[in-house]
Amino acid sequence: MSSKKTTIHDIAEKLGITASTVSRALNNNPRISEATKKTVLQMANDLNYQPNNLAAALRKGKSQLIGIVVPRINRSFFSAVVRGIEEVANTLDYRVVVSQSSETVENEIAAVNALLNARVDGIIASLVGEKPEDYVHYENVAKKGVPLVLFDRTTNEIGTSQVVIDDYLGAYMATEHLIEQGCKKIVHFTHHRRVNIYKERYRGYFEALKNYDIAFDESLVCEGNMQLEDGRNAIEQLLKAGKEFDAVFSASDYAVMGAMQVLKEKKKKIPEEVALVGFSNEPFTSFTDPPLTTVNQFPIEIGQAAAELFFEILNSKKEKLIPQKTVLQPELIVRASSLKKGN
Amino acid sequence: MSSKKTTIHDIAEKLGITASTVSRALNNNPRISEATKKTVLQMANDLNYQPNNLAAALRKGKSQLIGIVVPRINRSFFSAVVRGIEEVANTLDYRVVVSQSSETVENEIAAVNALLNARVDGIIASLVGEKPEDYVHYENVAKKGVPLVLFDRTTNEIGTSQVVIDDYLGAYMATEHLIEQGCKKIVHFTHHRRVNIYKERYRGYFEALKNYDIAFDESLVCEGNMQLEDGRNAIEQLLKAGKEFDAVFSASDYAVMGAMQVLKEKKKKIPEEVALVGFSNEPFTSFTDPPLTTVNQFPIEIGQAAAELFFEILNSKKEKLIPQKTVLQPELIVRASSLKKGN
DNA sequence: TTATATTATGCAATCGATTGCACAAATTAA
DNA sequence: TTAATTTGTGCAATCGATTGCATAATATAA
Repeated sequence: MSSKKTTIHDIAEKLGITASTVSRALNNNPRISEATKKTVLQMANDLNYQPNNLAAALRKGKSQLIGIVVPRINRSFFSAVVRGIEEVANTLDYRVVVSQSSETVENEIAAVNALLNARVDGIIASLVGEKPEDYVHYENVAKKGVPLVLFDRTTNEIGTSQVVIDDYLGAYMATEHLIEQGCKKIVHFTHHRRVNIYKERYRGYFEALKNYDIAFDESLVCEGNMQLEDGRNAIEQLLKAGKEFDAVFSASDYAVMGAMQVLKEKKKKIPEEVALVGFSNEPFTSFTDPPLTTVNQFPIEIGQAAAELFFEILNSKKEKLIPQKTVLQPELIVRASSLKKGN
Repeated sequence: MSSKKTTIHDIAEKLGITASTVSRALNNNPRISEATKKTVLQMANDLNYQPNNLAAALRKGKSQLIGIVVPRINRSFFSAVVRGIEEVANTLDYRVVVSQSSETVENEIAAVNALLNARVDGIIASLVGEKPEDYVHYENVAKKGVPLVLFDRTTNEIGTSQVVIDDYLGAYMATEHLIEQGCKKIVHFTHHRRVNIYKERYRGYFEALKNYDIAFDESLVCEGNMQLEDGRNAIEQLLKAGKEFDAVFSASDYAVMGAMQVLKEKKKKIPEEVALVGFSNEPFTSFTDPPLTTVNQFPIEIGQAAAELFFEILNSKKEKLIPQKTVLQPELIVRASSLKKGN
């Protein structure tokens, strides 16, 4: 059954030529005559030859593999980014090796190390850590000269290329939209940890209020872990405290879903009494009742952009390449949860 | 900056020993003295040694890579399966290389070929094709002695191990549940193509009706592509035709969402007038209004089971291993869309 | 016709780690 | 004290493809 795998040497022997010639013929080297190429190709086919990339990779020092590290692959945002990366990689004959950090720095370090052992030609990742000491392994990657591109959760501390969306703009558009709908007391859900992306969204919210001369009320800003339960708790507390508000702009779709649930339980009308806007365009947002206004982050495009930056680095001969930062424009998707009838 | 990468030869030279000894020391070979191991480990650390798996893989004929082929990675079911596989693979020091077939046989063939070139130690895949001629590339994989495990969309035509859920049982439970809620005229949404999984779900529906002595009405079976629009169309047509029905069991969560939308537009009460049950436990099903009763396929567990079967094949010395089939039990998740108040 | 350039192929080293076999040194048995 | 083991390392081939350099064969220029 499983006869020994055929190699270029087998092909060479059958044809009475050397492996070098076979190798060159298969790689379409111009120094090989068309006639030879043809016979080699034919014989390769006849012998059911399957190239061994490991050998080529070892010799060339290039594995044609891209390592990807994400917190978890089964989160819609990340899986979509991976899809984007894979699509681009594919067209350039690259494969992607996917690792999950599961939100712990420890796993992340192990994953990066394993990818380096596998001799990936570079890494595309979204950070889990927040503190500088959580970046050292990535700093080492960059220092070793291994191409590194960060996306979404990035940092400027490591001098490496990044792909992000303009979180500030997305938040600004969302808040502005609520204001245009006539909302004046807008609650904001943000993350209790001061991560870039949430800071930026908070800033967008803040600036929009300011530009429209709406008083900023700190008691309307709720910090939490951005999960459904956090949204529920936040709204329940606001209601219990008798706080008045006519809208919620949440930095997460999950948290705002919690708000929606509580508001519906309390028979508040959405959007008439409270308008809702989330962030991320999670797949479920179009299926809620009412459908949820949210901000599209274009995850597939993020992946594509990351891959493109990656190959730019890879193909640059220069030792020191100036790190690039691709900033994608988010899009406000307006749905019924925030669209007042009158408008 | 990027000094030449250190190899075991560098370590050997520094220590005045040979690379063989270093290799054995690093692999914790019992024939190497503890003292030597210690100094080697120390020196490896000092020189910032990073093992090169490519070289080891080439020599050993094992890459420590598993190839995965899925229609699209950014579909919740598939990304969860990948997560399950990755988790198990990780603990055994394996990495996963993910490829997408994007639902075309052509891409699938290219993906499989690329994975074989990359010398993955085996492949875990979900098929896109339905016709036997669409399997040939996988048959070749199996024939070459490369471990192959199929999941979800599988076939018995290739003598290879598989992981599936008991679709029949899932559908039976769903239908039975509706009957227990007092439903007598149950619509069924199924796929227009006669793929295994949909056939089985149809059968579960059919048998449940039969066992409860409920007349089977073929006009209540709607074929389509299982997307939201198909569900909308199906329900609209049934209503237009004046068909009576008190429940919908859909083989897809998306299609039943379409039904929910139309029913709500027509002011039908869910579940009082029409109870709804979907299939797959898509993440959005818990966020709909009312939340959707559905069948959990345990995708992460499918991935884990597939990985376990994979390693079983890999570690079996026997030339011919009898293909195994792991069948997971689905779970009916009852939510408000089908739960009548009275019960 | 001879010198030069061009074309097509071969030679042999190389990428980095692994491993069967050989062998010296240390230990134990006789 | 000598023979038989055991222990710890070294030697060198190997995995399969690539590639700089040489070289033979052919074509072109002088």
